[in-house]
Amino acid sequence: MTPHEARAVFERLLEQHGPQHWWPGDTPFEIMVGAVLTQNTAWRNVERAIANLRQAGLLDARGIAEAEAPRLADLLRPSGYFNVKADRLRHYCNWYLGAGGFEVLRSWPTDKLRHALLGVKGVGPETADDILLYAFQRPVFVIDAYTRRIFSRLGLCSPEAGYESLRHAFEHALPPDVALFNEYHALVVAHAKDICRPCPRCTECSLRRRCPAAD
DNA sequence: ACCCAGGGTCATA
DNA sequence: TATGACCATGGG
Repeated sequence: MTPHEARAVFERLLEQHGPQHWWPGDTPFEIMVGAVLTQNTAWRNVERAIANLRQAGLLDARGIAEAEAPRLADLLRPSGYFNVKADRLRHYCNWYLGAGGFEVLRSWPTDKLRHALLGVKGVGPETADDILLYAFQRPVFVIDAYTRRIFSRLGLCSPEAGYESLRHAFEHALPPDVALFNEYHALVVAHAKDICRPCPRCTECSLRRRCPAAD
């Protein structure tokens, strides 16, 4: 992917969808919670779970870390995978508090912070990069299934491209600009939801993607 | 009834 | 390293 291609797609997306004003969330901590809860989940349902946490007075690291597991899971119910996510949020908050909270973590270099985030159970590459970009304001380009879908259909990457290789492709093609990376990922999501829909499942071969014979 | 949604972990080969 | 099973609610 050339710098020109990366920039041209961004301009097209911005023109088509307009600024997205991400991340939806009031504080860095709320953004982190949202990043975990939105794993494989519609944002609408995440909002309900966050509203539950707020109403229960548990929208802070100590509250979540100290909450009883069944109670926390029940508050998270609308976001799906509620037992798993209760566990993940608790792990995350224990790490967050143990590290010294936002004021301490904010001073860490990006590499160290990313490595530490990936060490938290339940935080994979995309969640870590959401947190780095949107909560810590680091110039890390977030990749997701939508990025791969859109850019492979444009012929700008392989449909099988791995997370890190795609991330590096964008980070080498674009300047390390937090505002740019913020808007870019948000526009990718907007475009995927609106226009770039998933391939229908092939009824002949039952692949979860368009099979080669379909084209 | 089915697929999809702003993924990640774990067991298995 | 690379698949597959699993997690689970809500909307189209």
